[in-house]
Amino acid sequence: MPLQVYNSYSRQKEVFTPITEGYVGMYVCGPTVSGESHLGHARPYVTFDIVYRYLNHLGYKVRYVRNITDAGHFEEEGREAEDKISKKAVLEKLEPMELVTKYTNLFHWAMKQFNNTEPSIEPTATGHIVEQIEMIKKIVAAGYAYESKGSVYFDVKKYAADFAGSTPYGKLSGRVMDDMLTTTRNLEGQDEKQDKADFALWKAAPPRHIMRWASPWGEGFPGWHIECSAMSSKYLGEEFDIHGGGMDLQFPHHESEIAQSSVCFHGKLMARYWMHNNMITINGKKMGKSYNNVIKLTELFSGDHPLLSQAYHPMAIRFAILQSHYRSTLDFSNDALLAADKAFKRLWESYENLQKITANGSQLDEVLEQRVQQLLHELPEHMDDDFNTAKVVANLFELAPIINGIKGGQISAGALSEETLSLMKQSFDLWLVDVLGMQNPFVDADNQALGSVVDILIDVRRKAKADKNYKLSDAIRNDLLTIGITLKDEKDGTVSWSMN
RNA sequence: GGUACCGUGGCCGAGUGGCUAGGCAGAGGUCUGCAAAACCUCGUACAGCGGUUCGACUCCGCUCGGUACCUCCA
Repeated sequence: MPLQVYNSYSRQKEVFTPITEGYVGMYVCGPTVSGESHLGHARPYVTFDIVYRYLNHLGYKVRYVRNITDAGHFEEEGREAEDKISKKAVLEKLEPMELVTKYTNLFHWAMKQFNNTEPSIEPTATGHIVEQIEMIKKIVAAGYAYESKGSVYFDVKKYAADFAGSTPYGKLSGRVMDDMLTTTRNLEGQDEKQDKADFALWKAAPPRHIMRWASPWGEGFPGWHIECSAMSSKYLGEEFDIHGGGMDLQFPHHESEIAQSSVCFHGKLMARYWMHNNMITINGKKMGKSYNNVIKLTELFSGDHPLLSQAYHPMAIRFAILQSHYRSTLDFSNDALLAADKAFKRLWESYENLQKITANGSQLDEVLEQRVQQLLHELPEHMDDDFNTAKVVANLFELAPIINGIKGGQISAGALSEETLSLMKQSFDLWLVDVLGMQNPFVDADNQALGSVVDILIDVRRKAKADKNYKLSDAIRNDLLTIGITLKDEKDGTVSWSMN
């Protein structure tokens, strides 16, 4: 079965066929670096990291472009027009670029924690002002934008009428033009626009605005949507394969991107497949500043938040994301996080156990053998079905008791053939590590001295146990546990340990 | 108000017209000096009411409830 992708544009699953055989161009809307990333940001970047990894696995040469929005956008139709980055820069007494750099670095750090692969290109909005101005000039020249008091607006009505046959306005987000005109809320500060559905391509900078660039229309800064159209076309071409982002960007952001690009590139639809990840909720509510339920990533990793009972490893969060399908909402709570943390550690331990066990097929259990083979062969099918990581994870979990059973002696080492065990090892490496991008959630005991000390303690405890001095042996075990080191008495009499 | 989507066992969460999702928690058991871990067994869930069907959690309609977008937002 070939890879099937749910395309928001057609509202159905479609077989994935790249424009150029063997190559894939993918653009994902990146973060606005005006503040710290939160749990909500984890979802799209993990989701599209999986897409990127899987496409690579399928043998495609993928160019993955993810932008950094550092130019600061207006609350376009907002009450008090204000630039998030400028305002914050004043508050924090930082240069805008200083602030943007700070949060960009923090974002990169968080992505690394999640083990997300770096994009092929990570263009910034401030680095592409020229491209954006050029694109706006093109749109103006084509007659689909007009200048008003130093700002430039996109003429949605005219576009909608002229491009209805190729890239109709509202198709992506399922909106009807007429409805929009009547249902859009009537907000202030729209007198510059000819129509309230119009959106800004370029905004004149008010006198005190810090970030500003010269343009044919005076000093100002780019509008909200133009950077993605400009940068995606620069690096991926007028038409590319996949455009990704959060569902909340579908309208108006992506709809506007389509309109801008379509005007510039003669009615071509900028991307073939539009993928949208669903939102993360906290106790049933979307995470957002207005809900006051934002959990920053630094707070998650440290556990320093009223909703959290402990620190969570980035892998626990990544795992929780992968246990659901990317197009479903994912409800987070401390309990859900706790469950994911525990579940993933168990799965990872069985992955480690898998490295240690052997099989020789001497007492072949045909049923078990076939069961394992089936579970392994289903893995690519699940991924081909619109990246169903939840099913991949479920299959891996079904293999865990088999692995642990062999290690623990409940299942004979001869029950599986060498070939099947070998395939299982390869599969875990491939799916769990390479495709799902999971990493060791335990603290690496790469400190030689620490390892030696624990070994000494284990030896002391072993002697105490031999003397039936359980008071001492239990004290060693319990005291180590309080500092995060867990001892495990293995079936074969050895003792293993792990550290949180 | 307009437009979508969703409502699955204590919690999270897949999915399908008839065949065990999975995880966490919980119960019992095996092992163990004890514990932990591991392994085995266990819940027969699919908002409500109608309809279609031999058969629906899965299709249709209605009702109730929830969420998202329409405004910066991952």
